[in-house]
Amino acid sequence: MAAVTASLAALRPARLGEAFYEAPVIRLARECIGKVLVVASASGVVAGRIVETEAYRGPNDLAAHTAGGRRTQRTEAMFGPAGTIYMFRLYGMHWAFNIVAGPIDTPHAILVRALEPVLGIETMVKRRGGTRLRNLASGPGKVCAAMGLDGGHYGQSLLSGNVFLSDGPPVATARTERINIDYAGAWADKPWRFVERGSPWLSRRD
DNA sequence: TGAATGATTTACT
DNA sequence: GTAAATCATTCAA
Repeated sequence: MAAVTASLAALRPARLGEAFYEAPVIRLARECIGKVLVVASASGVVAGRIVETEAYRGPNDLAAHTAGGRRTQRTEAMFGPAGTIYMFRLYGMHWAFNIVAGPIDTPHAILVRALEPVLGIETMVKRRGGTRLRNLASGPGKVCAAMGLDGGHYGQSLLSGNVFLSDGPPVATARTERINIDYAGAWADKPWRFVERGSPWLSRRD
């Protein structure tokens, strides 16, 4: 762990604070594009620029796990304060990483769907079992596998601890409909997916 | 108590 | 392009 601390000191990352996460969820989803997600663990520090996000705005949004205000053991973290981490399992085999937005008891969250690798790329490749860089973190399940994020991070805060966002230069963004939420009917038409314009690191090409 | 189902990835044709 | 892997959560009964 001493090595991890040394790496973090060398990186000198500026952790984004409470104010950043207090923006409304749709705006926050856009502002997360270009920010750097940093994860420190016993196996080192890894970091990646966020290039793709989706906003989920329960309880009205039928695509959200908190649709209808559904509050269960699984969704509890989404009701926490802005900056809380919400992890959930996809298809019984992958993890997804989400940033909780909105005040306490407002179940909004942002799904991080793709990253541009920045730091600790060797570690990420090893965790992914080897793959082309383009496929390293180009999807929500791949992001978690590469960054070492799993259920152990559920409910943690980005305001303290080993997972946080760091600022980055502004980038040009674009917005599209969200992916794979056909079950949500009309809500699937909402343009609540944000990407860095022209990025080669997305889960889908433009 | 049981059946249906994903905010996906990968391999294969 | 299609299909399999794989399981906690959810809801109905």
